[in-house]
Amino acid sequence: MTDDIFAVDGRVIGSRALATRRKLLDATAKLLAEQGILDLRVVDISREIKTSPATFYHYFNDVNEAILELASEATEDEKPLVDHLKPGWTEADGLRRAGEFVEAYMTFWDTHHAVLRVRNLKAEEGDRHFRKVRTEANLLLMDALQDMIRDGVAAGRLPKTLDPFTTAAAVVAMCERLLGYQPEMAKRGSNKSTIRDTLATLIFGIITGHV
Amino acid sequence: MTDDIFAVDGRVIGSRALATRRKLLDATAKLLAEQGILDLRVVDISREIKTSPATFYHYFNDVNEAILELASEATEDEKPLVDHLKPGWTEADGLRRAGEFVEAYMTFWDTHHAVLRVRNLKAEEGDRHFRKVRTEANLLLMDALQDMIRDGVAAGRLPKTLDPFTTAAAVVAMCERLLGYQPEMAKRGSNKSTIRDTLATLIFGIITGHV
DNA sequence: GTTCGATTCTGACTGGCCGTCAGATTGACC
DNA sequence: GGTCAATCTGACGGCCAGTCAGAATCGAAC
Repeated sequence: MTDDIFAVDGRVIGSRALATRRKLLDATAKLLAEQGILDLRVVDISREIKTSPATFYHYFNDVNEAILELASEATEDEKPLVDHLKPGWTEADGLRRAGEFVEAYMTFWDTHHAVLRVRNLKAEEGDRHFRKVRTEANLLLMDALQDMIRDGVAAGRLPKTLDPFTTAAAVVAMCERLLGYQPEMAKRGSNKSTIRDTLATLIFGIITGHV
Repeated sequence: MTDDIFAVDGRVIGSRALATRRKLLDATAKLLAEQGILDLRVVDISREIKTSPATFYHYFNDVNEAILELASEATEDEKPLVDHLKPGWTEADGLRRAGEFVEAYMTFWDTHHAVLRVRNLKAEEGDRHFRKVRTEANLLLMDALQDMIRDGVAAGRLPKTLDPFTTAAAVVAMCERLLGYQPEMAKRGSNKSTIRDTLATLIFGIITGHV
């Protein structure tokens, strides 16, 4: 296995080029967050780091390729979240643990939401590469959640009609999408800590069957 | 209140123009579903109905405006869904009712998912108009859900730490996003009816507090 | 410190889409 | 079949995507 990074012509690149590539990725992330995917132009990304569009195309075939890379990086940041999802949540400590998970998830989301939005859009529009990245990221959490849910079903705390895999997906779905509503919910009195506590209560209930 | 429809120059349009506008909207929806927002070109929309781009710009200032209109139309189709969300779900019939709601929601989603995806993206990227349309659509369901949840909290079936508004939002979030995962979940054995049943069980539990 | 090959970067170009406008076409009504 | 308002479009300037040949830079070797 190699960690080498390649230019579009297939060559391994050196440290100067690596720095340029990194700056391009950072600029892409920055402009994506500021302007959104629909107004993201390669010219702007290049200008942002005072280079020419040709340089961008030296490292990426198109903007999607750069965003795909950013999405992979986001997946790395998502990995530590599974530490919060080990079986054994009890009625006594489960709610606190759920809260810790949600807190961590919210931080992750805040850091990467602009990229994750595009990842999800492209995945849902059928792009193979973005689907792969998203599925891999989601399975990280879903596998852990599934185990916990299976425990709950086996112990009779959860109804047998709950499919563990689908339920795990529903939990991830709820986290992802609810955070997307945040800005609008704020206008109606639902602040960050309300969202955190409610999400935690729901996840605790869904996973353990306790209320 | 007027239902008149205007061209971009502000004039009310007649029946011929109305038909052209309708064809443009339909072509926009079709291409959006086929190619996704990022590859959607006004030239293609015009070609689709064998007219020129100038005609498109006669009715819409840009593609967003057409999609915004499609999103409003989707909201109309969402209204009947609230009929499924009247308080009074019992332990005996609640699961069936939840299933009927989910079934109806899935049909709605199937019809409009391409437009809803873009609506959500633009809303999350901060576009004022798309936010408005999305908030209005979501509040339809959320107001109804909120009432049911409040009942559950008041009756002591649901924990007091559950904020009714946020919980309602979480339910909508779960529905929306989970359906977006459908194609990928299918590969892992979670078919449409599994998704429906699991979602119904979850919603029934969250709303009524019954298991 | 000079040379030279490899690496990295970019100016300049083609082609395509956006959005506009002046004017052509259409059709409803007389 | 003439008139006029409503509707449609050809053609254009401007901007961005993506390419390529070659310029600039680096660093290893002497």
